Amino acid sequence: MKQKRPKYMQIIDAAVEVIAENGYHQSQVSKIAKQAGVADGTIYLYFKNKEDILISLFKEKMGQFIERMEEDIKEKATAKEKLALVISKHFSLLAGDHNLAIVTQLELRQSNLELRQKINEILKGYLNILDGILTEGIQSGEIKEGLDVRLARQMIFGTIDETVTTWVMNDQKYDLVALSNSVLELLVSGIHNK
Amino acid sequence: MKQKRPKYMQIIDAAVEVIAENGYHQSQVSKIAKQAGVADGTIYLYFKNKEDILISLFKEKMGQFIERMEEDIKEKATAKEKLALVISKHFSLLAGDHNLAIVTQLELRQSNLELRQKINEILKGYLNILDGILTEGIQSGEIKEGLDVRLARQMIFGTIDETVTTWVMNDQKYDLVALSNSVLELLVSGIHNK
Amino acid sequence: MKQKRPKYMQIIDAAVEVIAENGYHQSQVSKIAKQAGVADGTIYLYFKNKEDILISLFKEKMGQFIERMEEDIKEKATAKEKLALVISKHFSLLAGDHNLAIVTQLELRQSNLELRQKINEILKGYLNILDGILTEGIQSGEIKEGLDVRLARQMIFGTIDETVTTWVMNDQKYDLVALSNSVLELLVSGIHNK
Amino acid sequence: MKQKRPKYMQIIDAAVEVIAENGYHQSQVSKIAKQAGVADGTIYLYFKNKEDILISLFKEKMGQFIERMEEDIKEKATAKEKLALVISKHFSLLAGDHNLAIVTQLELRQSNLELRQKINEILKGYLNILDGILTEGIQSGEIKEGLDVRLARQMIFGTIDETVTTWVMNDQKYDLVALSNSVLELLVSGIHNK
DNA sequence: AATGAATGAGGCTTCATTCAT
DNA sequence: AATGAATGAAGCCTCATTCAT
Repeated sequence: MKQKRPKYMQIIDAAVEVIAENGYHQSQVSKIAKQAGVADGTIYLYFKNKEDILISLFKEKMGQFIERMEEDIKEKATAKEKLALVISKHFSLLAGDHNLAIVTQLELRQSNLELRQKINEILKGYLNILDGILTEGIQSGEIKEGLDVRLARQMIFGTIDETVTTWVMNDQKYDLVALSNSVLELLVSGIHNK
Repeated sequence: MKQKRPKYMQIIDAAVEVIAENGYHQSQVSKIAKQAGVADGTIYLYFKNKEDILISLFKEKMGQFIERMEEDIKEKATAKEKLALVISKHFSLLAGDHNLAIVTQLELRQSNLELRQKINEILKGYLNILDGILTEGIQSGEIKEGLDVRLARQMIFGTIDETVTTWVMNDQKYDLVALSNSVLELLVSGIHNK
Repeated sequence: MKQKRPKYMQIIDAAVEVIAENGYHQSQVSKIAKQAGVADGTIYLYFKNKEDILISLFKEKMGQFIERMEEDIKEKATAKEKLALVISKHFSLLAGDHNLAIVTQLELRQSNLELRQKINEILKGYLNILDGILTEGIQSGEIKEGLDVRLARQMIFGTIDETVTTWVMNDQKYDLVALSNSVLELLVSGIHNK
Repeated sequence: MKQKRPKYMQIIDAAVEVIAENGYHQSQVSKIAKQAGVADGTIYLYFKNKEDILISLFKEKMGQFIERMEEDIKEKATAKEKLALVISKHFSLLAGDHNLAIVTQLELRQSNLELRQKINEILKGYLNILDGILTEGIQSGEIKEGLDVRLARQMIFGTIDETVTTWVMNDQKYDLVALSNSVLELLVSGIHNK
């Protein structure tokens, strides 16, 4: 189906490029259309409105990532291994696509609340994965029993997200993926000695 | 001095209220002026432009909070106690002012990059406090020696921020301050058993 | 080409009419758009901004006039005949379009310096024509040898311009074209007896 | 009376300076007040409104000039001598006060029609002087009998004005007063040879 | 006479979306 | 399916003037 509608991805890719280059508020539909090599009106044959481009962008890029993640972690045995995979995959995805990193960490956050809630909806899959890892870990005794899963999930996601955002704001000038293990250890063992 | 410029705080307070109620993009200067009980033009006797209202808002509300925090943690002995204070103060501040919580966690993030960078500048004071706590803790042996301070700071801030944001997005319907200890324990000891 | 962009001239003609009727400072873009029968935004498909309408207006109306003048005077033999043509054509143009006369003599002069300098740029073609007539006239012996061409050009232009402005300010109630010969004689022979 | 109201001239002089330096549209009342060393409100104790400052400015600076001119030309015998005096005095006035030259030739013309008509009212004294010179000259036989006095006056004034304006627009970089004689000869004898 | 804080009306321009071709 | 010309709503900011002190 996507092969039959090549312009769909063409427009999404154009949007990523245009937004990364010009910023959220300077990324008019006409600019995206031009970058995609189609007429302004053509956009509306593939997307309901401008917001729909942005949601679809996030769904295509992150949604697929999350789906694959669900599969990949099944192959890991312990919660720590699974968490390690999540972190390194997350970092790798964004370190491998600088434009996407700028768009997801900086630009898309300038959108209105409504759009951000739809983005959160997509992210729920990610958060569910984290919840699953934590719940399983508790059952297996690998993770503290009394742990507030929601809170722990917020710590994990908040830490990953903040780490990536700081990296993007520092112009991505250090190796993000190389931080995976340190982040993992922090989340697993905390900052305390012993 | 602020007593001699009552309109300054009057306008800032009006801005918090209007933005919390109407959302960032629906908070026109005229609406803020009306809420503050002044003429539109009066706004510009106290602020350079609309953006300046927002920066000043953040500076007044968070800047003062950060300054006071710097004093308060001096009275605490261990890194853990200091961190406990930061977390509970942070949660208390926003739990105590629902409108301010909405504005800082949701609405102000829709601003453009330029404004957000200025906000980050103000937040630097906060991050420096965290860095100070961590560095001292390492020296005293309370915190792991090899710890990447920047990464740990990102974990702490990211966790706190994500916790508050989730709370706001859930309509602040549970007790945020009550979570302080759990969050502290997570950060200090991580999620692992033992 | 102009037939394929009918709205361009449509908007310029509307601008002349609106400015003549309402005055420079009361000629909002929305008023011009309404008069032209287009939407406000359509203006900006054809003009960079409001100032661009005014410059284009002058360029279209006077620029074409100047170009045609360059051709027309070639057919005249003497400097006096050429000057006669310039004066009568100039008077005829403005006497034939009362609105244009108001706009060029009164309203457009209220514009800022920047715009007026751009208008002067267009007028340079006119001044060059006058310089050419004078220089040729000197070479042929028809005009005084020691003449300061720049000064003479300023006299000619200043006289024509002042004559038209006075006529417009007097509500165009006498026959401007009929004055052509008198003006010519004044410029050619001065006010002195013999 | 003016000695008893020193602030009146103080404000007018401030206006000339501010307008010459900042341009007509950037010369706010508050800027003029600041330059004059008075409060904004004080302006309105001496002038009805902003327009009144500008008219008074012109009246004080040019009005006095015209009155003195009326006296001075009485001492000259011929029309040509009188005209010579008018030209050289006019040029001298503006060459001697660069700021005033900028204000009268460039900036004040950006004002609205209403103000410009009031300025013209003041200039009527000037034009009457020219008319008087011409009429007397005709009676004495010095000037052509059939001359259209109004037209001749427009030529004289238009030429003088255009000469000064061009000089100001060229940054006053040549000697304006030195042109007096050439301008006089042009007006008296025209451009024709013999 | 002097101050200066406060007022509030007013307009250019952008850009997501439509629809006739 | 594709085009792109046309639409029109919406808001920040300036600055001449006032008036309580």
